[in-house]
Parts: sequence; structure tokens; C-alpha cells
Amino acid sequence: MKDLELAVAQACKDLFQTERAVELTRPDEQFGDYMTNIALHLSKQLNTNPREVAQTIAEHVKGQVADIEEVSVAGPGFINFRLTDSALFKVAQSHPAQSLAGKTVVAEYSDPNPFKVLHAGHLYTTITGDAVAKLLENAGATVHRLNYGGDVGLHVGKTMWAIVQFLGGEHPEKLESVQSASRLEWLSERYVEGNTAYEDSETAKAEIVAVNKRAYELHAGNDHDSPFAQIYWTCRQWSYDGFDAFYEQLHINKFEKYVPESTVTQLGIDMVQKGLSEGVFEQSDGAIVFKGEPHGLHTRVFINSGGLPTYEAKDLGLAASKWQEYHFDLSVIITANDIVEYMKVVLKALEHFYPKVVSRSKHFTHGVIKLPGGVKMSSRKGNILRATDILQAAHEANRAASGQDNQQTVLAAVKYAFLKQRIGGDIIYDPAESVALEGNSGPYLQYAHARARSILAKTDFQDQSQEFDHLEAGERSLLRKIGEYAETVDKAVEELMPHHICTYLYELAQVFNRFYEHNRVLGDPRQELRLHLVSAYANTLEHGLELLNIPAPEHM
RNA sequence: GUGCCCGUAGCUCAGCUGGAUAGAGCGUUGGUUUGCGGUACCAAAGGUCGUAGGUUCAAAUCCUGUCGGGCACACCA
Repeated sequence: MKDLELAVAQACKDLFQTERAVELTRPDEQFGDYMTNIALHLSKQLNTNPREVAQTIAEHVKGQVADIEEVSVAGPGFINFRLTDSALFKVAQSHPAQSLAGKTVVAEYSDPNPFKVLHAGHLYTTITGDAVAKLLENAGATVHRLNYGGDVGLHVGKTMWAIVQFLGGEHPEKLESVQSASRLEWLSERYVEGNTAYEDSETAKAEIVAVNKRAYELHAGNDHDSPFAQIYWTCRQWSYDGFDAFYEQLHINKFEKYVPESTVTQLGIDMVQKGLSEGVFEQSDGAIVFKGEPHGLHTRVFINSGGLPTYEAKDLGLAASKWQEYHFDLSVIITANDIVEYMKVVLKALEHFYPKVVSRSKHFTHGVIKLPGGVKMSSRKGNILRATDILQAAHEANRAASGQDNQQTVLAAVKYAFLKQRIGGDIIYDPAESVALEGNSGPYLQYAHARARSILAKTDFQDQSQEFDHLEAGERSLLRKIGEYAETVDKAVEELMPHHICTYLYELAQVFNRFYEHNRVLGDPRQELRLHLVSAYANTLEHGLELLNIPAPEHM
């Protein structure tokens, strides 16, 4: 309702000689379709009664905008506007803004490490990142989905060490005995062994550190032939294949590519060396560190005393390589929130090299997945909750609730359960609640969609132009709610918060169910108009679910 | 100890660029129902928005203190 905003702004100018941007909000339905509190702000400045100001503006605007049926003043000085039915219909037809048209965005999320297990947090980041990327895309941006992961680093040393132990030496040919379906599982078991040995045995620890170093050397020397290298490359591929299968199962958008840490390591090292000579980094106890204290941050090691780059250095390399490849307008990074402080230090160091990259980067963080009862699902050892555990719990809950195991229902349940909450805090995931067909759940929305589709399927409904006038209350409420879709998506894009869409879709479904309960569609004299409403509703719901990458089947 | 994040109904969460009686789901209690998929609808009970101050015409929302919880703070990622 740009017209209305401008008309009100013009009124303020004409009446009070004041230039002010007017923002309309959605009041409670009983008050109207749009509202502005401009009079409350003006009254302060004019030193007059806010209701009088509101009244004056209301009188002035009345009749000036064709789409407005009624202007009223209420409360301390709110001005409420009620649209004509045909204007409401126009609003319902509007599409989300293409606010990012022509922009290039790099979205990095999921980030599982090869040689390690996919845990519950990865599942959450993956689903969230996918939804955020989709939002950006829907707003017109070209999105490059990147998946970064540690194919070098201490965890690789741990796993590789345990693999060699398991194989009884560096015998790549013995890897054939591992079943292809259980490779990811097998690797994560080796990681746990390696990690345990690292903590329990000084001898093993020294060996693991040495293995870790060999993994770096293998990349530096481009070694694909030595037995050790053969084991490494084979197992790294197993990891990526396993991740691919996992993503496929989740029905998310494909990643453009994996960015293994090893490919940005040298770049990162070079940057640190350069920064060292330029005084950005300094030597300290044999390591190269960045002092964060002058910036209110803390000191972090970028290259350790063994000469190996830490995650910090590699992250510098990653940022540089993203920039060199994409020259993005925006870089979104989604991770768990335990690294917020860490990331601030890295970005502060990066500022020295690429200030523009830092200003265009947005680090998004989310919380931890917990079970009902407050049990935390994250831990160092083998008792972590894996991504597959969550999915399995959802399948079991679905089977228990419905007697059948429907992949689409489970996907909707898990995705919606994760997405409906604002990104940031911890999530308490309740499998039973997520698959329930009652309440604020993914399956509820799927059902709400299928139900509307089934009505349409019973007729030869054609989506032709239709005059929306003299709507009854229930019809009008539904149309009004449908009209909020575009602005809801805009808000979600602006904040990069998909949960706004979830909240909206659920409210939309509730409004529809209310309408459906009290208004007959088929066989009613108002059938044609109501079919249009049902169709518009189903399309909106479907589009919203599609934005969240949640399937919206016609039948359930 | 220092820094960052969080604290809204019994439970799980919206609302937080300040605005009209603080919203929803689950659970609880009570209704509707031979009707397009009742997996619904209607209604009730349930909240000093951790707490104490401050700013403001107006504070769950902004500021400060305080209590409680989480995370991070040099060679892991």
C-alpha cells in the first residue's frame, strides 16, 4: 500500500509542513487493514493532542485514496484504514519484492568435516542454511551454495591414525572389506577410537600429531600414490559421497561445491605470513597470533608452534578465495553460536586484507539441538547425537502416530520443527510433536494444503478473473490474510529469518480452517468466489512451503 | 575473572527498528458434529513478560544494576 503511505505523508506535509516517512503496520483485524501511529509522533513535535492530530490527518486523507473504504481514529491516536474488498484482492495478488535482484550472494552452511560423523547440529545448519539460501534466491539474488569442511586438521589425524590401526598397517586394499552403505558410520567409529587414544595415550597422541602432519604434506606434495595417500583420498571420498546421500535424502537444494580446507590452506598461510611482515600478526611462544585485545576481542593462534595453520588461518584463506571467485555483494555464513567470538577475531584480522569482504559478510549463528527434558545433544566423545538419530526418531514417531512411514511427512516434520523458531537460540526437538497432525507442525500444514486441493479437485475450477466485492466476514478475513504473504516474505528476507514464514503459514491455515468450518464451498450460491479464495489460499500455502523446501503434496 | 547470548502462561515458542486488552500450539476443562478430508471449529481456565531502577505521552520491546542459565576466552574445529 505504497499509495496510502504516500497519501498520509502528503497529508502531514500539507497540514503540518513536516516531511516524514510514513510506515503502515497491520493492526488487529477488528481495527482495520492498515494502521499508522504517525499522529503520536507528530503530536510531540507539534505539542498538541495526538487524537486531534490523528483526526485532522484522517479527515484529510479520507476520499483521497480510492482503495480506502474507511478511515478511523482510535486509541491514543492511531489512524486505522479499511480497504475496499477489491483493493484487498489487489493486495492479495502482490508478489514478494525482488529486493536482491542482480545481487551475488555466497551462502556457506552445513560444513560437515570429512572423516567425522554428521551430528544433529549439522542437520539443523543444513536445513536452516537451505531455507535462508532459498529466501535470498526468491528475492532475486544469485546464490552460490558452498559447503566448507576440514579435510585436514587434527581430527583427520585422529581418524587416519585409527584407520591405519584398524587395517593393521597402511594397506589401502583392505578398505574394500568395508560395506559401502556403512562407510560414514565406519569412519566415525574410527574417529572416536582415534580421539580416545589421543586423550588416553601419550604415545598415540604423538603418533596422531605426526599423522596429522603427514596429511598436510600429502596435499602439499600432491601425493595420490603412496599407500597412506590412497587410504586418505579413498576415505575422504567416502565422506563426500556419504554427505551427498544425506543431502539427497533431505531433499534440499544442491551445493554448488564442497570447499575442502586443504584447498584454502596455503592461501591462508600466505596471508598470515604477509600479515606478519606487516605487523598485523605477531610471534608468540613459537606461534603466530593475532592480538584481539586492542579491539575488545581476544588473542587467537593462526599458525601453531608446530608450523601448522589452525582453523583461523584457513578461514582467512576461505574468505579470500570466496571473494576472488565470486566478488559477492553479500556473504552469509551459518554456523553454531559457540564460535561467534572466534569469528569476530577472524573477521577483525581479515579486515586488514579485505575490509570490503568483512563489511559484506554476515555471520549467522544458531543454538544447540536438545531433547525434551533438557538433555544436550552435543559432546566430544562417542555419545553424540547424530543427524541420522534425529531422522530416525522422526520416522519412529511418525510410524507410532500414523501407522505408516511417509518420507514426505517426516521431512516436513523435521524441517518445520527446526525452521519455525527464530534462528539463534537452542532448539528443543520433540519428535512426537513434530510429526503431529494437530498443532503448529509441518504435517498440519501439508494436510491443510491437501484438504484445500481436494475441494478444488472436485470441480472443474478455472482460475479466471473474478470480481471480489461484498465479501462476507469469513471470506474477507481469509483474503486479508492471503494478502499478508508478500510482506511477510519481504520481512523474512530483510531479516534472513525463515521463521516469519512459518508463523505466517500457520496463521493462514488457521484462518482458512475457520473459514472452511463456517462456510460451505461446493454447492453454495457463492461457490465461484469461494473457489477462487480456496485456490488463492492453496497456492499461497504451497508457495510458502516451497520456499521452506517442504513438500506440499496434493494428497496425504 | 572478562566478553557475548538468553530468561514471555504447566511445557514448547511468537511478539523485541517502543504503541490499542501480551499471542499461538501442546496439555487441562467444557461445548459443536448425520455437512466439501472433524487431522476441524467454538469457548474457558492459565502470564507481576526473571528482578530492581531509569528514559518516554507510551516499555515484553531501549538504558543501567542485579539474579539465574548457556557459550567463548592461544597453539581443537
